[in-house]
This record gives sequence, C-alpha cells and structure tokens, in this order.
Amino acid sequence: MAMPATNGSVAPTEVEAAFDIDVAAIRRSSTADQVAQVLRAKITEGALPPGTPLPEVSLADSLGVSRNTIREALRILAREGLVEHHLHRGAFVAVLDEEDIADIFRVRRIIEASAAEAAVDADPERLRPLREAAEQMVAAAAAGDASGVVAGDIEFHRRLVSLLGSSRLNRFFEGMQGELWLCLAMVARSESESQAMAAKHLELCEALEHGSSPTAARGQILDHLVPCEVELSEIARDLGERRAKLAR
Amino acid sequence: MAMPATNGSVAPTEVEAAFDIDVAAIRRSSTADQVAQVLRAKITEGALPPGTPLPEVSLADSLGVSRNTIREALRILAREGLVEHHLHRGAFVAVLDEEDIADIFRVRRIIEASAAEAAVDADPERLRPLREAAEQMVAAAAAGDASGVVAGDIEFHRRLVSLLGSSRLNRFFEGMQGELWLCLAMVARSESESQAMAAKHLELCEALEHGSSPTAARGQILDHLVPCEVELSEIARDLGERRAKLAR
DNA sequence: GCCTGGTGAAATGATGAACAATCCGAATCG
DNA sequence: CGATTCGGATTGTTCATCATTTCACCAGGC
Repeated sequence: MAMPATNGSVAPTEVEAAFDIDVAAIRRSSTADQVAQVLRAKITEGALPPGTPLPEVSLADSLGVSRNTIREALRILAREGLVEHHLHRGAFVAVLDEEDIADIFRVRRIIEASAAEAAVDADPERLRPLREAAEQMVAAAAAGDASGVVAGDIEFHRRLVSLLGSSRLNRFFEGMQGELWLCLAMVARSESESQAMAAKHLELCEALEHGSSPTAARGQILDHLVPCEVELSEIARDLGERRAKLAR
Repeated sequence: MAMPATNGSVAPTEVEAAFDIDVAAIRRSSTADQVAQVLRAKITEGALPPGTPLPEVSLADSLGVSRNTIREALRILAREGLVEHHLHRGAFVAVLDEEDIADIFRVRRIIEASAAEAAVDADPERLRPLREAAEQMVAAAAAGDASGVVAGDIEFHRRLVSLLGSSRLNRFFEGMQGELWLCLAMVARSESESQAMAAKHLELCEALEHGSSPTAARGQILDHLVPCEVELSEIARDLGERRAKLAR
C-alpha cells in the first residue's frame, strides 16, 4: 500500500533500492502539513498553552496562508488530538484533564507491557536504539538540558513500542505522546529529578537487555509507568485548577 | 431559533436528556462529515472497490456539494485509513496488502489479548453486550444474512476491546476495523461457514464468562484470531493478484 | 523496436472573496 | 435584577480563479 509508485510489474531493481528512501523524502509536504507542523511545534513547546483559541483568520493572516489551508491544518491537528474542534466555535489547543491522562496511561500500560515482552526475546542489536536514547537522556541531564531529557524520554518509549513492529501502533502511540507533550511543556523539573529520571531509564534498559522472563519485563515497565502517571496527573489537575480560577 | 429548540444556554434538564442522543447527532453533522459518512458507507459495502480513484470534481458534482467540502471529507477518510491521499494525484480507496493485514493483526493480538484478560475478572454484567453480539451473529447466520454476521463479528470485537475502558483505544480499534472492512466487503462466505463462525464466537464468549485464568483467556483469543488472519491474508493476496492482472 | 524527450490536457493545490448560519457578549427592557 | 433581544465576530460553505503537478500521448534518436 505505501510502496513507492514505481513500475507495477517488473521486479524491484538495484536502481530502485538505492533511491527507495529518497523518493519518500522528495514528496514535499503540502502547505497545510507545513502549517500543521509549525502549530504543532508552537503547542508542544508551550508557546500556545492549552485552551488557547486558534482563530482561523488571524492564523491565516499571521502565517501568510489562506483560511482554507489553515482549516486543513487544524483538521490535521484535531485528528492528532492536539486541538479540539467545536462546531461553529472554532479550534482550541486541547486541554488534558485527569481522565485523559488516566486514559492515555491505560493504553500505555497495555502497549508498553507487550513491547517489554517483545524486548526480552529480541535480537540484542534491536535494543541498541533504546540504550542510545537512554544515554542521550543521561547526557542531557548532566548538561542541565531539561527539554533534552524530556525528548529522550519520549524517544525511548517510542523506540520501545517500535519493537512490536507495527506501523499503525507506532503512529497511534506517537499521537498519544503528542498529547502528553501538552502537559510536559508545562512542567519544570529540577536538575536532580532529571538525572534521577535518566538513570531510571538506563536502569530499565539494562534490565531489558539482560532480560529474565517476559512477566518480569512486564512488571518492570508497569512499575516504571506508575510514578510518571501520578506526576502528569497532578500537573493536569493543577493546570485545570489554574484555568478555572483564571476563568472566574 | 426556528426549528427544534436546541436551547443554547439553559442547564441540561430532563428535557435535554430525552433528546440527548439526537442533539449529539445533529450537532456532529457538518456537511463534510455527512459526505464522509456517505463515502464510508459506499466503501465498506463494496460499492467502491479498493483502488478506485475518487476525483474531487465528479464527487462534488454527483453529491451536490462544493469541491472544498469534498476535500475535507476525503481528508477525514484519509485519516481513518479508508482512502489514500497522494500529493497532486488525488484520493483512492485504500488498498490493503498482506503486510497491512499482518500489521493490523499484530495490533489486534496485543489489544484483544489484554481485553480478554480484563474480561475474566470483570463484572459478569459487563460481558452481556458481548454475548448479545454473539447471539446476534447466530441469528443472522441462521437467517442467511451474511453481512449481518460480519457486522456482528465487528461489533463483538469492538465490545471486547471496550472492556479495557479507554476511549482512545476504542477509536483506534474502530479505525482499524474500518480498514478491515475493505477486505470483508469482498468476501462471500457460505452459509455453513457463517454458522461456524457465529458458533465460534458464542463459544468464545462462554469461555470468557466462565473465565478460568488470564493466560487461558489470552490463549483463546489468540487462537481465535489465527484463522481470521490467514483468511483475510488470502483475500488480500487474491485481490492484489486480480488487480495486478487487471492493470496489465 | 525501445527508450528518451517534449507537449498538452486534466486533476489537484492553493488563494481570495462572498454569503449564510451560528455563537457570544452587551445593551435593552420589563 | 433577570430575561430578552440585538449586533459584532467567527465559523461553515460555496464559488471562481490561478499555479503546479501528473499523466498520457506523440515525436524523435539510438
């Protein structure tokens, strides 16, 4: 289905194989996708806090594109869960309440536990990206780069899920992580907390490498997710209270 | 306010509760969504075989809406995976190859196995929708209603996944089932096969009700999914070969 | 004969303007 | 003081238009 639309009948030649990666990259994204990417960055980096209205005309004006293009971009982000779309009321940066956090972690427990199982009897070579992400977290924490630690955290779990080998699951999981970023952009962690979190991931990585049993791996991932959920849940509650107070 | 007084400001009263379903249905209907729903039905019922091009102008003309609205509807369906969008080439009804089937079942195994675990220690009352879907399959099979059996099958697994209690997972799973429908619309099962499939689901349902252990439930679901995958994989291969021959 | 290269039609990508429908807030009235 | 009504602002939808890209067809050279 997603194969490059090369010839239909002839077997793939070496010429095709050489350009196989590039053909996908050459496909320039449409302007709507570019706009969506810009807005996505603005949202995830915290420039547009949750709940911010996104008027079509002002966005079109400031970004220099047509209103229809903005509408398409907002539809894209709405499908990703980063913006909420209310009929005849417009688009707003999505707000995650505690129920959303709980919902996301219900999914994460299911998916990542299975991924941990897949990790124990996987080729050790396939676990190298995991270790690299964890080491990147440690380096970022040592350099005091808090956002780098968060990025490494996201990347670590993304690569863990990718061990399951399903492109649909990867897309789904990445979309959920995009939602989580709505909260992550708001949290300022201390340096010691960042280092502790990085160390935890490295430790988890080693546990998976010298994998004992599938059930043990499941348990370790589940234990790892618990503190993360309570922290984000608190953040979501605080944001909600602050918003309610501000609205009053 | 002209027609049905869908009040805008008053707090939800018992009056609203009575119309609760209708207001939700009415509010959710922008024309783009309606168009998407029409096309979705056409695709899943097999009127538009996989690979069919979907030109914007002719669709806009035949459905009596603007081209922009068609574009939005096509984007919606593209996000759902029912149509593929190629830049500057347009939209086509999605084509599922064997890799897609394998990918979908990789996900189904993970999700539904967890759902089966959740089923064993769930309130028996929550399993009633499952049984109802299975019984609906049996009734449809007895009446020779093949599409009814398929619908019951979809519904059975949808309700099984909903036991996990995650709205995001529900949406994700429903989207995948929409993709599977692309193949299901093509298969014509014999009456005896339909009856066997219905019986299998009822049997599976009972096994979950008198649930023994979580691992046993996992195993039963996984065993149940195997024949389904091989069947759909064969269908996908046949469709692919037929399409290749037709293109030549 | 097959491949390379140009040409033109057709479809999409994107813009701008316009109108109707709707929501929100503020002024108005009892 | 509360409910109603009115007007501005925003969205939903359509139309017309132009630029880009793709594809199919045809000509020419090896």
